[in-house]
Amino acid sequence: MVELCSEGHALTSELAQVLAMARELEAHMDQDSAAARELCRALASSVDRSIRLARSCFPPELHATNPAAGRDAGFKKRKGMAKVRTQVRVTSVKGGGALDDGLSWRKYGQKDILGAKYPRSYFRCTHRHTQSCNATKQVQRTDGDPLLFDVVYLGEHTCGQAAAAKREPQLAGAEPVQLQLEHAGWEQQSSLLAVENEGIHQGVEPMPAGVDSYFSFVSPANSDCQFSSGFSAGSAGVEMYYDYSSPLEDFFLSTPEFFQSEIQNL
DNA sequence: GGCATTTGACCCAT
DNA sequence: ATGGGTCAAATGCC
Repeated sequence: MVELCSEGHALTSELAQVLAMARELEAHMDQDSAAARELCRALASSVDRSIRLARSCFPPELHATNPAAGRDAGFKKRKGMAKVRTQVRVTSVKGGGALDDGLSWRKYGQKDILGAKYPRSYFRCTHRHTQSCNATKQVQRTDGDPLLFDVVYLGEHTCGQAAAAKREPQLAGAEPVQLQLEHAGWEQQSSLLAVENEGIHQGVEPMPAGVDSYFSFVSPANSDCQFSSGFSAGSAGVEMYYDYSSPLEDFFLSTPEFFQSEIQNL
């Protein structure tokens, strides 16, 4: 019997869901095109999650058949490269302005990315030199929706503003005014994305019907927590993926009963 | 003048 | 050789 990591359970669930939706889609063929379209969308979303889960389940070396996989997963090693990588997908409800996450960043580069419609911008902490803060972030518009941004935080804030940001009820990268969770009529300001003063805050809440039934959590970008998983609020909205090196056990064990059964049933 | 942004060049991993 | 990440000079803004 092969032991699956929790992402493995989620992955098998995703694939089972894909199968179920495919069968349902087949049944809808030539009957209800609107329902079929909706199922196609759900299928695409589920496949996308499955791919991400598969990547998080297997160590980078197992991706060797795909040279790009290591880079995609943020494991590309470079001299001085930060270890902690946090990816956040955010919606700019202000319509494309610079994403303000409460921390001060200085842009140091912009690059056209192969196959991407929009260039990627590179930011580093303003206090890089004065306080030796090595935190960086990369911001890129998603191809599909110009109001959606993929933000990748690399490294930890060691400057003074990190502590200040920690005291604020917001996640680095998820400034409440500008960010919004949105999915099928469910809109919620990102109060869900709260960070407690100390340690990890797990934003584990049941989601409304129709929203992906994953657990959600938030971790401060500069915390020492080490786990790996993700949460998705649909194809639009906020997705967060944390790539860390240690097991999920602590997180899983402290997950409320509702979600434990939910996850185990996956 | 000081600081931030832009952008071409360079470095490094693959 | 190529693509992605960073550097640093030039430029702009306050």
